[in-house]
Amino acid sequence: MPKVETFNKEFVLKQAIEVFHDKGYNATSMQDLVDATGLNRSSIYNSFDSKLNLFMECLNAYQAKYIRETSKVLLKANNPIHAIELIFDLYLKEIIKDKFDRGCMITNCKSEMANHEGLITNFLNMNQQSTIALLEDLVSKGQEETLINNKRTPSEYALYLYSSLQGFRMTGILITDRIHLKSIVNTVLQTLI
Amino acid sequence: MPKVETFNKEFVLKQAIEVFHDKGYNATSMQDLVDATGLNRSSIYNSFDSKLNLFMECLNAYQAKYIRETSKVLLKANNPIHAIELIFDLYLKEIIKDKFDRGCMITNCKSEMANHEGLITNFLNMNQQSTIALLEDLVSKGQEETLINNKRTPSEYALYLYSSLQGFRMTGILITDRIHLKSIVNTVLQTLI
DNA sequence: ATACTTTTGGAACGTTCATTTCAATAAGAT
DNA sequence: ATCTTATTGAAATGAACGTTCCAAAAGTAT
Repeated sequence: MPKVETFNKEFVLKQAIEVFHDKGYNATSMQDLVDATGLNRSSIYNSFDSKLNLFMECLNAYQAKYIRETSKVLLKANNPIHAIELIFDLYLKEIIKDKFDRGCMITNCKSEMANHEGLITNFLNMNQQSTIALLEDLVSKGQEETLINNKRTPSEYALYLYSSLQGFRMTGILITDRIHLKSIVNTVLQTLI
Repeated sequence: MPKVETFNKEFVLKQAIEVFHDKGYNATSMQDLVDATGLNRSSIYNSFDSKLNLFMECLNAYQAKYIRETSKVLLKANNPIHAIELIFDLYLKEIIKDKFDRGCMITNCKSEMANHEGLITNFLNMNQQSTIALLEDLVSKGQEETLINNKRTPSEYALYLYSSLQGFRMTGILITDRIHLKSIVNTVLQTLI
């Protein structure tokens, strides 16, 4: 059998995500990726075909990381409304943790490429759909337990929360102190109670 | 006296805004701007010094347009809460009108450049500050007239509305039908009432 | 007309872009 | 040891990038 892939794909993607997250797609050069991953130019093309395809793999890995962290967080929740709060808190922590104020890589990608790359648009639509579905499920359960009011349908509240999450991520680019961010979360949640 | 500037600066900026709004800063090439404005390369550099400076002028013109439209809209408002609704409606109309689903040029710029270009960061901070100030003023008046509840301070509600506006603009990139968008607006406003 | 100054057109600057090529090296399998 | 396939290094590809340069054209004043 031939020589086997030697580099750690997980690590390479992690490094590539760092630079894509920081600079976005267009401002990131192949040289940046060579430097960040430690891989040779040829190896990148061997393993990922193109810059766009590498970016897609980064997006998927980035999304997968959040899905994992969200699942973890949901297990800790006492009830549906608490679960929603913990999801916002997860993003709040990310905002505070991020020394470079890069915002959400997926939101940034949406703003940069949603209307120019079909593959990206598909990814973003799927991501949107699954996020809203998760939120709708939580709202639905919250209403059943009378923790969330019935002023709007689960579908309406889910869309509202999805929109609020994106706004939260955008706001967190320039406003990064816990007090203000937590105030936004509390006001969003106040709507449901 | 010498030959005077012949081209219509307002028109040139309008054309440049179209392409910057569509593609963002990095994906827009000087050639794109030459094509869009009809100006010669040299003339662009004569009049605007650099791509970044032209972009800054576009941002300012784009912002000025919204300030004008917002002022116009505020005159039509019956009361502060109605004013806030009309501001959201203004963006709602923009979303529906935009055939290319480009989102907000300023929000997109924030996502693309906030942490990389000092001049841009300054602009974005000023824009944020004035937007929040306007909203805070409206909330304050709304609470005085008992149209808006007192669960939170004007400052907190202003930040919440600012964050919601950004989320609304982001959501409007992939969701562009009036029903869903209006539902988001109504849910945001429900918080204040 | 002549002088003065800006705007043009268009080529050219040197750099960087994403991608390809290819020979050399490396390592698991037979 | 030999075969097979992957990784590597480094150079080369041609196109596109933002920016500069300069001679020619154009418009306002005297």
